[in-house]
Amino acid sequence: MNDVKARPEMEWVKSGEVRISDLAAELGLTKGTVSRALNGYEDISKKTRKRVMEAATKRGYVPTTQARRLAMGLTETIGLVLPPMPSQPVNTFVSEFIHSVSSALHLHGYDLLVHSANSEESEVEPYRRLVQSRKVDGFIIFRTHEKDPRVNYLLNEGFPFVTHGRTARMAEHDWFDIDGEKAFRDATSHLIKLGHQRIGFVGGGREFFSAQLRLKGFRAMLEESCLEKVPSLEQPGDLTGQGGEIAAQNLLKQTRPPTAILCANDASALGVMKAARELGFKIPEELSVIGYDGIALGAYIDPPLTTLTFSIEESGKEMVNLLMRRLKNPDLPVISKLASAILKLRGSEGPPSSIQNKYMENCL
Amino acid sequence: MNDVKARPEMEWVKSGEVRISDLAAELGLTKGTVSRALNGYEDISKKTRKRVMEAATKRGYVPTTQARRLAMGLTETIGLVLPPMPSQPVNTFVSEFIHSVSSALHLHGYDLLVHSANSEESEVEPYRRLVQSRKVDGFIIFRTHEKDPRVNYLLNEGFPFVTHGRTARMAEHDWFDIDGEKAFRDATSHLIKLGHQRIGFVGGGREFFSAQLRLKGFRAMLEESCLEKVPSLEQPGDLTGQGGEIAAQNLLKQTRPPTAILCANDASALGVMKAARELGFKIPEELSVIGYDGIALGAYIDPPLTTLTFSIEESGKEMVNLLMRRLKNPDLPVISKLASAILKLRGSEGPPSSIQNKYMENCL
DNA sequence: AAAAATACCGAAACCGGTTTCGAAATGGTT
DNA sequence: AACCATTTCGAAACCGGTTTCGGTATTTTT
Repeated sequence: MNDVKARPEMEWVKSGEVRISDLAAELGLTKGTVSRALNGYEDISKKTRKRVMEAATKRGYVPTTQARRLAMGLTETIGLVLPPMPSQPVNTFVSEFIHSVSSALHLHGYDLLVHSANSEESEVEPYRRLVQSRKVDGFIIFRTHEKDPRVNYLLNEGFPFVTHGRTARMAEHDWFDIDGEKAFRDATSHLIKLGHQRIGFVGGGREFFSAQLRLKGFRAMLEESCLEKVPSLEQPGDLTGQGGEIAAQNLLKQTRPPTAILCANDASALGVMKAARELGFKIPEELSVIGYDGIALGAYIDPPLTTLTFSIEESGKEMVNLLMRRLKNPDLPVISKLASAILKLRGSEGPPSSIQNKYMENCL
Repeated sequence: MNDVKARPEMEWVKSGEVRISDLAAELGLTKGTVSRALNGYEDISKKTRKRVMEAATKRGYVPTTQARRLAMGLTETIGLVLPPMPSQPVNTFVSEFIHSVSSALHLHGYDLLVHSANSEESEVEPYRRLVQSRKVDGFIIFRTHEKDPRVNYLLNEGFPFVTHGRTARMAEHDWFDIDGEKAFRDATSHLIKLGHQRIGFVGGGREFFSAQLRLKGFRAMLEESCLEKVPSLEQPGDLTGQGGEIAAQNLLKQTRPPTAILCANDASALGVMKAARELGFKIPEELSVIGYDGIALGAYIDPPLTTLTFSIEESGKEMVNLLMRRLKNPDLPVISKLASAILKLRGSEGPPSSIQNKYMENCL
C-alpha cells in the first residue's frame, strides 16, 4: 500500500488543473461515481464518499462551471443591462445597486452578468441577445418605463425577470418599487405644513414611470390640501443637474415664483440650488428645496440637501429574492413589493419668509 | 418537391429553442458540417454554406454560449470584483467604469462578470473562487494597493489581468494608470503661482498606491518651488467626505492655517469645504480647495469645485485593450499606459487674501 | 440456505457545441 | 479511360461535467 503512495507525485498543481476524470482515475472510480459522491447522492457508501471528498480537497478539485452548467441546463447567471450613460452621471445608485444585487445573487450561487447598452440600437436588443445566446437565466431590470419594451419582450418570451419600478403591465410580472407617490405626498405635506402655498415641481422625464408617480403624489397632496394646481409650477426635468437648472430658471423667473421646489431626484435638486443661487434666492429662507435619492454628497453642500431616501441595499436583496423564487417555480403567481422612502431633513427646507395661511382655512 | 414543403411545420419557435442538431437534421447534414459552415471553414461548398446560413437565420438559430465555450475551452468572460462598499459611496466612478469596461469588452465578444467582495473574508478570496471554478479568463482590477495581495495571487497563478493603478510589482503585470503625481504637481504649481505659500494636503488612505503618488507629486512641487515642507500640513484622509471634514478641521484650527488645501479626491474636498464653511472660512477668498476625480456634481455646488479630471471612458477602453492583447498572447512582454489628468478650473481656488512672496525670491 | 431486498458502483447517454481525420465525390490530366 | 488532386462532407472524438439505468455484492428475510 505504501509503495503505491510512495511514488513521486506532484506536490501541488495550479488551480483548476484537476479534472473530475483525473480524480476518478486516481481513485479507481468512474467520473459518474465521483460526481455523485461529491453531490451528496444517497447511493454512495460512506467510505467512498469520504475517500472522494478527501481526494478532492487534497488535490484542490473544483468543478468547471461551464461544464456543470451545460450538463444541468442552466446558466446560474442573471443579466443586468446598464442603460446608456448620460453625459453627466447623476448619482451613485447604479454602483450601489450592482453591488447589492451581486452580493445577494452570490448567496444563491448565481453570478451577475453586466451588459451595457449603447444608445444607437434598440433598448431590447441587448436583452434579445442575452436570451438567444442563453447566457442568463433571468434579468434584473431597473428604471422602468410605463410602456416598457424590455418588459414586453421578456413577457412575450416567457423569460424570468424582476423590475425595479412598476410598469403598465405590472400585474403580469414581479416587481419591486419604492412608493414614490407616497414619498412625494409626504414631502409635499411637509412643505405645506411649513406654510408653503406655491410649490414648484421638477419632473424626471416622462419616460420613467416612477417620475410620473412622484408627480401624482405631489398633485394629490396639493388637492388634498385644497391648494390650486398651477400648471406653470410643474416643470419637466431629465434627472440631471442641467435639467434642474433650466427648470429652476423657468420657475423662479415667474412673476410669482414658488417658495419651495420639489425635485424628482437629487441631481436635479443640485441644479435647482445652483440656479437659485445665481438668481439671488437664499436657501432655505427664500426657497426650500427637496430632492429624492439620498445621495451622500447631499450632506456636504450648503445648505445640506433635504431628500427622500431609501435603502438600495434592501432593494437589491428583495429583487433577488423575488427573482430566485420565480426561477425555482416559474408558475407561481406574480408578486410585488412596495417599500417606502423616508424624508431625511437636512436643512434645505424651512418655512417661507412670509407665511400666508389664507387658503389653508378653506380646506375642510 | 412542393409536397414535402407543404406539410405543416412550426411557423415560429421561441428564441433559443433551435439546436444545431435540429438544423442539421432539417438540412440533412451532420452538426459538424453545420458548425463549420456557420464558422467560415473553407471546406464547405458555397452552396451548402448558403443553405445553412439561410436555414439558420430563418429558424433563428443562435449557438448556445455555454456549449460553445466549453468546447472551445474558454469563458470569454472577464471578472471585475467590487470592493466592499463604503458606507457613503463617494462618487460615480464605479458605475461609469463598469459601463465603459463592459461596452469595450462587448466589442471583443467578451462578457463582464461582476462579483462583490464582502468585508469579512480575505480580499483575494473572490479572485480565487473565480479562478478555480474557471468562470473567467482574466480580471480587471482597480484601486490597487502598493503591495496588492490580489496582484500577488494572480501573478503567482499566472492568470491574466490588468490593473487600474500601479503596484510594487508593476514591472510584472500590465497596468493602466492616471499620472497622479504629475496631476498633483500641476495642481500644486497652480496654487503656488496664485501666490499660496502654505498649502495643505488631504491624503487618501495609505493603502492605495495612487494616493501615495499624489502626495509625492505634491511634495515634489513644493520642494521645486523652495517651499518648506510642513508635516502638520499633510493630513491623512480616507477618500470620504467625513475624512475630509476631520482633516480640514486639523488643518484649519492650526495657528497658521493653510491658504489652500489639495485633496486626494472630490469627496474629501466636499468634506473640506463643509468644515471650512463651519469654521468661517470663505472659499475661495480665504481658502482655496482643489479636488480630484472630476465628479459631475462638483459643478453644482457653491463655489463649483476645481478638480483634476480624466476620462473614465478612456480608462476602461485602454484597460480592455491591454487585457485582450494579453489573452491573445500570454507571453508578450508587459506593457503599461499612463494617462494624464487635467486641471478643471471651476472656481473653488483663487489667490490668497494676502500675498506674501518673500519666499518666492529665494528660489533659483 | 435459498430467495428477495438493498446498497453500491460502473457503463453509457447526455448537455450542445467544436474540431480533427478520413472517405467519398468531383474535377482535371494525360 | 485510368489516375491523381481537390473539393466537400460524414463520422467520431472531445470539452467536463450530470444523471439514468442496470448489474453485482452484500445484506436481509423466510
